[in-house]
Amino acid sequence: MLTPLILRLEQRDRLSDEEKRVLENAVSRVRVVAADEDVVREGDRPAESCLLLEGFAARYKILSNGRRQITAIHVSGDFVDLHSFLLKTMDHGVVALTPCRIAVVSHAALEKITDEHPHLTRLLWLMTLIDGAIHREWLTAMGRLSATAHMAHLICELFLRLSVVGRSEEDTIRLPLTQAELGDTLGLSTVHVNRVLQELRKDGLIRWQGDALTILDWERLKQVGNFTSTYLNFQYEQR
Amino acid sequence: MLTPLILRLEQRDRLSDEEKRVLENAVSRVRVVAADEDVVREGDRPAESCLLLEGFAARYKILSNGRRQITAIHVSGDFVDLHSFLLKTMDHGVVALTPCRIAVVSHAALEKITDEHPHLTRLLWLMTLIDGAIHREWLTAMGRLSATAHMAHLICELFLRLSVVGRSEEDTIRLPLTQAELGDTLGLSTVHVNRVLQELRKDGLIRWQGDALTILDWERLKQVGNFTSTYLNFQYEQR
DNA sequence: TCACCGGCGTAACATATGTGAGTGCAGGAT
DNA sequence: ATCCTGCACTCACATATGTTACGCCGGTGA
Repeated sequence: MLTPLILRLEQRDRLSDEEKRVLENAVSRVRVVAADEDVVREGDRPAESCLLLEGFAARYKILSNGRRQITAIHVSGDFVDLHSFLLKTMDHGVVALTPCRIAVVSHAALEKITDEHPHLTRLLWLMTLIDGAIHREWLTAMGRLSATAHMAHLICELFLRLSVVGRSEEDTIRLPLTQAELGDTLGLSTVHVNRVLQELRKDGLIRWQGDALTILDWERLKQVGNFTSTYLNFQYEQR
Repeated sequence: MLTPLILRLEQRDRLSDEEKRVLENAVSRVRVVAADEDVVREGDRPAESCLLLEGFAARYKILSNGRRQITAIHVSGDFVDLHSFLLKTMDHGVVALTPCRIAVVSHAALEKITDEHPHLTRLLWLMTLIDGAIHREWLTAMGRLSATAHMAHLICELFLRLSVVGRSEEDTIRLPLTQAELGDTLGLSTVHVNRVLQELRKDGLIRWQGDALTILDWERLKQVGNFTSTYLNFQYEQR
C-alpha cells in the first residue's frame, strides 16, 4: 500500500524488509478526503499524521486580511503533516486540492519507531528535512525571481517530483491546480498568473490544457526558472 | 558551554542530566569565524554540523544573476546546519554576519545519538522542524504581506527569538544587520528597505540607532506585521 | 592628517505586479 | 432545456517596489 512512500525512500537509501514491514504496520487506517476539504486545520493537535497516497494537497496559512498563502504542494508519497508528531499543534492547515486517499499513522506508532528503529527514524527525519529544503528554495524564488521565472521554477519542480513517483508520461503531467491556487502558491494575483502563463505558452515553453501540462522545452524552461534539482535531494546515500 | 542550546531545548521539553552530558560530549571543538566569512559553502559535504554559540549567521542562496536571498537568520543556540547530517550535500551557504563562536559536532557523534538516545533525537529533529516552521512563516510573509508589514514581522520574530536566549534588555536588542542584508532577507531592494524603516520610525513603532533596535510600541508593531508567535513553538510539551 | 570605503539616506524616474470590472465558456444542478 | 457557477481570460488603470544616481557621515588604514 505504501508504494509511493517506499519508492521515495528507496531512492535515497536502502530500506530493509523489516523496515518496510514496520512502516506498513504503522498505518492504522485509510482516510478519503474530498476536494477542497481540510485534511488538518490550523490549531489542531492531531494524534496522528497523514501520508498522502493519492491526490494533491496543499499546506496553507490564512492571514487576518483573508489572504491565503500556500507554503507547500504535496503529491503521492508525501507525509503532509509528519511534523505534527513533534510540533504538536498545527500552525497551518492542509487542504485537499483534489480527492485524496490518505494513510493515517498514529503518533504513538511514530514514537515506537523512533524508539526502536534509528535508521528508519533518520529516513523519516530526512523527509521533513527535504520539505525544509523545498521551503528554502521557494523562499529564494519568491524573493529574487520575477513572476515568470518563479512560475517556470514551480513547474520544473512539480514535474520532477511527480516523475519520481511515476506520475508523468513522456513530457506531460496531470496538474489539477486552478490559477487562483497557483497565485496563492506564488504570492501573485490571479490576473498576473494568467499573464505569466500566456507568456510561457507564447514562448513555446509549455502547453497547459485542462489539467494536462506538457513541457515543450525542458532546457529553456529550466533556464528561465533558474532551476537545478539538487535541493530535491534525489541522491542515494547512506544515512 | 552549550547553555544557549540547552536553554532552547529545556523551554520545549525536559532534558535529563545524561542527555545534557551526551550533548556536551558531542562537541568536538570550538571554531571562530570572522564576520563575512562562510561557515559552510554551498556544495560542501560537511562531516560535522555547526552550533552557533555566539554571534549572528545567515543561510543564503546565490542565483545565477548574482542576487542573494537569505533564507534564515541564526542566533545563539541555533544549529545552523544540523540538516547536513542527513541531507549530506549543502544546497546553500551559511555566512557569519558578525564574528561567530561555533561548537562543532561531528556527524558520527550525531549518528551515535540517534542510535542510542531516541528522546534526544526527537528534540534535535524538533529543532529542524522549527526551522521549517519559520520558513513557512517567512514564505507567507513574503507572498502576502506588504514590504512594511514584512519588515515589522521580521523584527517581532527576531526580538522574541533573541529574548528567549537572554539577548534582550528591556525593549531593545542588538541587531547588527545592514540594510542590504535586510533586503536580501526580505527580498527587497536596499532603497526600499530604507523607505520602510523610515516609515516604521515615523509611526513611532521602533527606534534603530547603530545596532540597537528598540521596540517602542509592541502591540502596534505586532499588528502591522500580522505577527503571532505560535509558529516559533515556544510551548513546553512531552515529545 | 588625509583619503577611502561602507553604510545610511534621498530624489526622480521606470516598471512589475495588483485591482476592479467584465466577457465567455463548459459542466453540473434543477 | 435552462440556469448557475466556477474558471480562464482580458482590459484599463493604480500603485508598490526597483533602479540609478548622488550626497553625507564616521571609521579605518596609510
